[in-house]
Amino acid sequence: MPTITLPDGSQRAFEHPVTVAQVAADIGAGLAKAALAGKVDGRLVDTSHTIDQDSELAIVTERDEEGVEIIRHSTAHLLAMAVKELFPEAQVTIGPVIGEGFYYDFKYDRAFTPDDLEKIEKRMDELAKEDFQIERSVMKRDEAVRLFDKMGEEYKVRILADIPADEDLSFYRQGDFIDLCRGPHVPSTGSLKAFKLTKVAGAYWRGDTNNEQLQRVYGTAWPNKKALKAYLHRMAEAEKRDHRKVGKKLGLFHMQEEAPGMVFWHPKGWTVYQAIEQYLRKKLDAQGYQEIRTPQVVARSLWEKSGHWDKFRDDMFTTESEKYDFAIKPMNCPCHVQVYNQGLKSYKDLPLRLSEFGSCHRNEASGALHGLMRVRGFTQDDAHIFCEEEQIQAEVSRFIDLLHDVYQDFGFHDIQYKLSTRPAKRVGSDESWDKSEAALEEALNKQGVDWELLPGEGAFYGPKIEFSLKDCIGRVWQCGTIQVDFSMPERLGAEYVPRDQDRGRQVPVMLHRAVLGSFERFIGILIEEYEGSFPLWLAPTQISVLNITDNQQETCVKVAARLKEAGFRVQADLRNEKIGFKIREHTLDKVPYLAVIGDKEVESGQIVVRTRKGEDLGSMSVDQFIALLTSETERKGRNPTES
RNA sequence: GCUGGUGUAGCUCAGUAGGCAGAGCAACUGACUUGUAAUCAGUAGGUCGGGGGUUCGAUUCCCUCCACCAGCUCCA
Repeated sequence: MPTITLPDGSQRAFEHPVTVAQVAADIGAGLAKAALAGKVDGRLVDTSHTIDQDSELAIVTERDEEGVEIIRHSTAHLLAMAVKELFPEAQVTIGPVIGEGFYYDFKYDRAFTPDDLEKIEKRMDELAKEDFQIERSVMKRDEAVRLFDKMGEEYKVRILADIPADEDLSFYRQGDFIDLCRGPHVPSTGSLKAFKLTKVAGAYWRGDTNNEQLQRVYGTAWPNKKALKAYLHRMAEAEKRDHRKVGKKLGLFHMQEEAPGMVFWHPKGWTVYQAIEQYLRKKLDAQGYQEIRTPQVVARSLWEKSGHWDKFRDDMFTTESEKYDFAIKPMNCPCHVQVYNQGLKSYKDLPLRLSEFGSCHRNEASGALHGLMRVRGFTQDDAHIFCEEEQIQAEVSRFIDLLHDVYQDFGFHDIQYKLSTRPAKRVGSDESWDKSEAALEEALNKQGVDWELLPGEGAFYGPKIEFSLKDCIGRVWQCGTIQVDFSMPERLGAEYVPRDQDRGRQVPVMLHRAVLGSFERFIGILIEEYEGSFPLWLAPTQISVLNITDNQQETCVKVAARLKEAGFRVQADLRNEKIGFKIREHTLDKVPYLAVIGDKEVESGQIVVRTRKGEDLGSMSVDQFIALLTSETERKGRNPTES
């Protein structure tokens, strides 16, 4: 005789066990129609689920995030059903929900074409309209293996083989299509009203390159057509922010065939780059880092000692001279240890923080390259902190503070934090891993941020924290990082004399850390974040001074010179063009401020200021303008209210 | 690296069922001296990504390589 407690605290008593759907109907006809699933004592279930004891129940509808996820999941099944009808030889594998959509992987002897996709989508539409009931059933594993084996679904059989034999498994049937699935699903395919297949791609079975490649079909699904349309519009808008497009339009940089994965920085892009580098140099100096510079081309012997030659030889650019092999450095750390090793260090020198804007080259797989985000030649804002084990946590905390400070100056707030812990193959004692994982975790917790744990994802030499940002279409890119390293200092012979001399020389712990990661990637993200409208402190050109006619040339040149003297990046546009034309050009060029000078301004000694957003700030003196520019520059990417 | 797609003027893109390669913007020249998002007219611009093949003839068809795009894998 279950009593059901609803989210608003109200209770309903039933004489007999009831299904979620029945409870929904008992509450109201509208809700009964809208019900996609139920949440019983926090567990998601189908609307057909029977409740036989006192429970808390929430009816899940398309208005819940969970409801939308269920729609996406059921749409993935609908996709598989359509594919099995149109291409009976195709085998189903897995079809999970991702981000704002879903995908389903199929084994098929050829790739699906864009035409196929259209056909599949059309069939999905028809199947949805037929409104098949989606029915859940339970089977023992061995029974399920027999069923799928008979159906010729090898991959499902393989998935089943990994599940303990005595476990009950749930299956969902809609029409003739049946799939192994945890569920829950919408009650019938009629609930799937707005979806679109977006792309096909190859994907490896179980994500392993040694396995066969499957056909992955991606799609997106929404509760209604309006939401779907809004999503597609949002994606189209987001693509306009693509740093490759914006970078070309604004003339920031280019890349070309002869140097794949390498950047040609143009004057304007390099101005942004330099503004960032100089800013960061000051920040690092204030934090007690000492900047160094190490060689780009280093003999094989050092990479053998560091272990990179063994592990990453194929990913390094190598060269040879007078019978010696060299590698163009893929990272800076071995060189930094060489600097550390010059002169005997004592515990009093620790923590020792060596930084370098280090130019690195990695021979990334051609398919991995992606604009500025994934390149072969890049510069890291790299530094290595040599310290004692007890100092790890303080250094990590200090680093995260610095990273937050910097990210705020750039206007980034949406940061993803990930902590990766010990992998199966690793160096260093368990005790050291215990301590340093705890230190990283503690540092994250102290910041009060949400972070994700990635067990086993750490490097072989130590655990790490990654700080990631999103690009315009939501792809996540790792930027900052801090990694503990128990291995390299020892391999490369770093040591120090501890306070207690009797212990003999000790090996310091090394922390690898980067705030931006690579300048290239960070600037790529920055371009997308601002759609090329850099905040004043970063804008390649900060002010354009525009004359109305030739009469004001001289004044314009003088005003531009004064602004330049005050430390701003100015250009005077004295071309014989209409003012509207010039304003359009400089606005499209995303110059933050336009100073216009006509006869009236020459006479009054003032300028008229307009922003790239089209705001008219009216006339003011050059001094007033400089004051305005100065305060905005100092604020950097922070809102006026942020400290 | 793998799967699929794409590559035409500086940029954005048309086009050729195999027969002299097109537009807009930009560039250049000239006129216009202009008050807040495009003044007008003219000129020039191409080995149709590279190489090979089929053909009387290839930008178009075939092969191959390269680069780029999406995803997968990888990311010290």
